[in-house]
Amino acid sequence: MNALFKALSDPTRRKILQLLKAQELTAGDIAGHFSISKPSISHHLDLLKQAGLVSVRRDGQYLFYAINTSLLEDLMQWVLDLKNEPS
Amino acid sequence: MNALFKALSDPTRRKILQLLKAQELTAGDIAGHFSISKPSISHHLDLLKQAGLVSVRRDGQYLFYAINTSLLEDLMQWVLDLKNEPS
DNA sequence: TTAATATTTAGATATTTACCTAAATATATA
DNA sequence: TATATATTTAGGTAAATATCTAAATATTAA
Repeated sequence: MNALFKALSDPTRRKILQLLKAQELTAGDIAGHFSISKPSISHHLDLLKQAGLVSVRRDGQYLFYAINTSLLEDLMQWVLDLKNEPS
Repeated sequence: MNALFKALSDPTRRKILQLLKAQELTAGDIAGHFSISKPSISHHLDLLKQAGLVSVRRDGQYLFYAINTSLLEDLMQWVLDLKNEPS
């Protein structure tokens, strides 16, 4: 749970997730949406991956990143519990 | 939204919110649940307050902290939106 | 009004985080 | 195989964060 919250605590990483909401993207595509270096984006992607929020698959030279929403269920549950509304 | 995620990114602050879920507590009561100094807890409480996640009221020498769950609605909405399930 | 209690603010330090450039790795193509 | 493209890894720096102790503030009670 800590890795999840840490991953979501950075605005760049949250924006990456928003981008991946629509479709999977290559690391380069993702980097193209930001004004920071590719290695920095790569680092953010790694943190998202470690947190379980994204998955990766290689297709040739490209690495495609996709959002993994299953952990968001846990987050929803955490929030509901805090609101004293366990589902 | 950033202050909210930043506030939730620390395990101590998340635990404070869990404590406040049941009832409001004084700063000292809260500090009693942790092995870190009172000034550190005070700092965490300040961040939670700035994020809008807790409110404070003074009663004599005591400062009572209470959870404010209204922002958790925004968080829920953010998660639902990321899951492509806008309510 | 002096002393005690509750808590925060200030200032310093150690750790973590975000970022950069340069180098390395993996794959594709000429 | 040699070169180009896509991406990560490594190494370093600057800024942000978490923590501490000491001092300040607010309130209560003797």
